[in-house]
Amino acid sequence: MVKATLVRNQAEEVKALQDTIYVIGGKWKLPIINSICNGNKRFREIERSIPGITTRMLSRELKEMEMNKLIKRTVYPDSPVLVEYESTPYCKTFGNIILAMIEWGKEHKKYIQEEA
Amino acid sequence: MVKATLVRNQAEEVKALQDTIYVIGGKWKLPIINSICNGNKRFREIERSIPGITTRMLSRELKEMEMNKLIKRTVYPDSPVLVEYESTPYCKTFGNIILAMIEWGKEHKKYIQEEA
DNA sequence: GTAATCAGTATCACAGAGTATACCAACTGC
DNA sequence: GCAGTTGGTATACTCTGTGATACTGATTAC
Repeated sequence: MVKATLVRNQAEEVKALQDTIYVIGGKWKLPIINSICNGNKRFREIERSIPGITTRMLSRELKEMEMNKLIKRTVYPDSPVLVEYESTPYCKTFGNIILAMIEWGKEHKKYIQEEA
Repeated sequence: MVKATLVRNQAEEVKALQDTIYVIGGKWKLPIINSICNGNKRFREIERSIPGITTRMLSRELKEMEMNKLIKRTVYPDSPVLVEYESTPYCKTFGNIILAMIEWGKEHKKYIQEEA
């Protein structure tokens, strides 16, 4: 009975976890968030700030992240059409997890290297 | 100059992040951690507890996670050879991140559905 | 007129993640 | 003897993520 209360919603929690991993997973999402939070707003600007990324990947990831409301895309339809990307306040709710993951990643590297 | 101190180690932090994502990424690692933390120890036991996983995937992921020291594999070479998997204390250092990701995942689902 | 920049899209190709299915040797139970 | 379990491995396949390259139409710069 104790166990029953401890393991409640297990399946649901795994799903939530997989959702989260899905949203920020892949090779480029975090670098993109990072770039935008660093002040880059324009497509080519972001592209240049992330070594190795292709326009195709950047385009796809930006779309997905916009759908997930991690970033906002604004078009200024003046003479030369201008597009700006920015991180949403919602994106920042992920900030603590990102920091925790950074710390864990650093420790993990040490840990694996030491004990190897 | 202020900026210089704010954006220090950016590349390194992105790498640490990607390391972390790599370690727990993919479709099955979190469900496996979850299953083991829930008390499942034997291979077939874990397999049965995760709907949809194949023996091949479980085998592969367990090996990788053992290499990354997230789990420990113990063989008891008695008459019928017995193998037990358990989460390491190190695995538990990831616990808070997992909890945070679960919460974020749940909130994210709500958020996306509401505003859609 | 030519080159360059902007914000992308289109097409093709490839490796790796994941799936499906069958199989193995050792042992237990009946 | 035969079926079933255990802890996996082997083989073959699909399918998604990622990469490489080229291209577009509008604009500006020289």
